Amino acid sequence: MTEFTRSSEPTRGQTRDNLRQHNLSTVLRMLHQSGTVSRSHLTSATGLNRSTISDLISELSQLGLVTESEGLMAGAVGRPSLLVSPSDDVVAFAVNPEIDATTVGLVTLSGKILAKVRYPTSVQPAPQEAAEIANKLISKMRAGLKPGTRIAGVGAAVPGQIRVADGVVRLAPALNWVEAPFGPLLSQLTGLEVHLDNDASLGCLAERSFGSARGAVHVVYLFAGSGGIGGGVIVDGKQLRGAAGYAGELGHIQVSSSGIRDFSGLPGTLEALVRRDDLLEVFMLDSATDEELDHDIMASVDKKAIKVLHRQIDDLGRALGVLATIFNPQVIVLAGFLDSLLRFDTERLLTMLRASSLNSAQESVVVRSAELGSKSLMVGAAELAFGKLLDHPSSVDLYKVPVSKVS
Amino acid sequence: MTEFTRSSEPTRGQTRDNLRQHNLSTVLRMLHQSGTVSRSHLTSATGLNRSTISDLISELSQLGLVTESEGLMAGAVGRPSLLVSPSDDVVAFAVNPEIDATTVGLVTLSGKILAKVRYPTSVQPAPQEAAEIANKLISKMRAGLKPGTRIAGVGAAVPGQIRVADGVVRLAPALNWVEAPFGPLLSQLTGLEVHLDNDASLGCLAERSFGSARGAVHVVYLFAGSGGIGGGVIVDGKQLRGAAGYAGELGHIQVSSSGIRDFSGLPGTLEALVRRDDLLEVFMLDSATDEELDHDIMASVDKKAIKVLHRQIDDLGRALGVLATIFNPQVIVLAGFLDSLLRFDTERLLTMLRASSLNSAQESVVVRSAELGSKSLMVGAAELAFGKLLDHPSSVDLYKVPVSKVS
DNA sequence: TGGAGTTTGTTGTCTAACGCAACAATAGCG
DNA sequence: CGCTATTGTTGCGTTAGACAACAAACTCCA
Repeated sequence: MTEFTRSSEPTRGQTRDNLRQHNLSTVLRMLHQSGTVSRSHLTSATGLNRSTISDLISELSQLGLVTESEGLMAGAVGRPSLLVSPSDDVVAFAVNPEIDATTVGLVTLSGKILAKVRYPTSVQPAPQEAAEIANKLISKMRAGLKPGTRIAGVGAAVPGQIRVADGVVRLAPALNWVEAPFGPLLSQLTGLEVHLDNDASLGCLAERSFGSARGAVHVVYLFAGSGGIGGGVIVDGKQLRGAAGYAGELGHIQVSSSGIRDFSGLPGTLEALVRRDDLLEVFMLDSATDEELDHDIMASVDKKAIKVLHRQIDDLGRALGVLATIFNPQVIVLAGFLDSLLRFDTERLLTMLRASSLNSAQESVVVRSAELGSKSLMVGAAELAFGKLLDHPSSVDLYKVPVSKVS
Repeated sequence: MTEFTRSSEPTRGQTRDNLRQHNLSTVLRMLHQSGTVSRSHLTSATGLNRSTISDLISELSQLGLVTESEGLMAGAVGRPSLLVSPSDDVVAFAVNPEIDATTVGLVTLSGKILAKVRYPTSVQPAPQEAAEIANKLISKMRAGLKPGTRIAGVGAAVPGQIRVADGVVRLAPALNWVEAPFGPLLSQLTGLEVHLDNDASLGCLAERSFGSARGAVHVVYLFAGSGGIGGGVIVDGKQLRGAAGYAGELGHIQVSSSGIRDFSGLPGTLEALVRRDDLLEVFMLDSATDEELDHDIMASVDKKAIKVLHRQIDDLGRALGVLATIFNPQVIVLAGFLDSLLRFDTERLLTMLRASSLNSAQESVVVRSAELGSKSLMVGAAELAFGKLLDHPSSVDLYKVPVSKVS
């Protein structure tokens, strides 16, 4: 009988170092997600002693990850608590190769997007090209960073199936990439650590940390764009990744016996039935931005259009029902034009959801629009890059921008 | 905007007490799952220091949870390592109310089933009746326990949707229970702590700990009996529970546009399409044990029977494809007559699975028969009862069987 | 405006828990 | 029987979090 290899560190014992790392990580994560927080709030939220929090923060401060300020809190009784903020001098790069452009962003530890550049390409870029474009954009941004700024790494959101362990893109139909070692390529060019993940998974992460699923620990996320439908799931606060990191491909679940195939060749899947192209066709558009399409959907009066919309809403509702039954999430977040479908006829979608899921699983679930929009991928990818730092604040060496030689 | 309540303890800081508990728990879990293990193996598996392991074991030993023996290890060089075993004097009761009987088992911390009694009922028992039957059986077994034996509690495997938090059975179609507080009822009668969960979830837990998915951290489990199809999922080594504990109802996922409804009224679901009754009908059986049905399936030659089998295998394969895509598990375990379907035509099932899932998600997955059979529910329910003890070995007070007054 | 009450930051001390190193115990091997 | 290898034991050192006492800084109220 095969022995199963256990992912990551399974049932290891914990040492005191781990304890310290865990607490540093907990504090840093809170700051990362909430922005500025008072020390007293940290003590009550973590359950740790005041003096311990003090110690942890002074260590994080020495590491240059947080800064303290004597903030002006509202008039509460007692000595005012010091405010702690994540440092703005710690940044990560976010990369998003797409069918018609490659985008690079610069994001701070506090979640601010300092810069975002979109580099259009006439055709789908090959992996090597995309890496070179990304590196060029990153280099430019690096040149503009002030000395002393530290770089946590690069996170890339790729529309396809990613082997997370080594950053290989197994299959990205929209980009026409197969077995492309995009992570290693980009890492070699930039000299930075590069992490890859599926774009929708990262969108999910972003919505959980900073968007409409903020603070939730059981999240199902669906994103639809021109490249099909992607998904992300948060279980117990952590990303669902599965054995090799391919889990959460929610666009490819079969919801019908229909023979229509999706971009990956599977029949009757959500992605095969709820297609952006069908909507474009019915609105007689050649191409459209998400905003334009959303406008047309919300303004639909044409019977034919409404029929298509209703069919898509029904199929989407069935899929949501399945997902609600499987995951029993607190919130389902819809992004891309799926959000337009939700807002076009919320009642219809919810009715369908209720009809295709168990009563108990559906009673607590909330269906919501994504909040972050186009920021989502940048934030999510940066989240990926920050991951290691957030997990092990004191044992990560960040690249530090040197003082420039020419002044 | 609603704030989401975070399940259990979310991002709390860890104290030294937690550290100790974690390490005690890690060691005890290893012993619980592997039976007898040498001390040297524990040190290498946990990564902790020899002296620390020594300390941990002496504490567990003082708590009466483990025993040490100078075992006879094979002729290895060096001083032979002491063997550590989970105590046989720590037990839990397992309860399983079913449509035609209520079963109670007595299980040791080491996973041995000391006793198992099935109490048949002519009709579906009401919650109160079932609790009384279970209590009666438990009382008898308690009377036979030798003084000093400690009881971790009661775990119950119920075929339905359970609100884990308070032990209420929300809906159990097979038993015709609705909103039945079975947990509290049984707890009051026995005076012991009672934990409830869905039967299939517990079967999954059992297979992971002691069966064909032993050691795996990403598991999908499907169980089919006369009451329909249930499922369980292990994600990252932990049970998938979702926001309220209803997650993992894999029998109720829609895989077809068919209008046939399942026991919960949902159309086109796995449970609606892969029905035990259809098989009984085709084999012209009124009722049958799993073994009899299995025998008939494996010996099928009748064209009509084979057609039904093929259809069911195809539907099952499609569902497995969806689940493989969603969870990217290491192993899928099939129990009940689903296992018969697997063995009847493995190739057909795997072909269907491959056709309905993404390449990358399917490449590492293994489909296996369940190993534990009828033991599975007893072991799984006991696992549930032991959970608290395994998580916090030193801070759980067990009920201790007193010295009997009459000798 | 100043004292009471309240909350928070700081500091020194205590303690629990793990690592380490030295030594003893026990096996195989020649 | 001595050599080597591995393991259990023991005492000591270190570290990180808890605790308590005190100082600091604010609100509130007279």
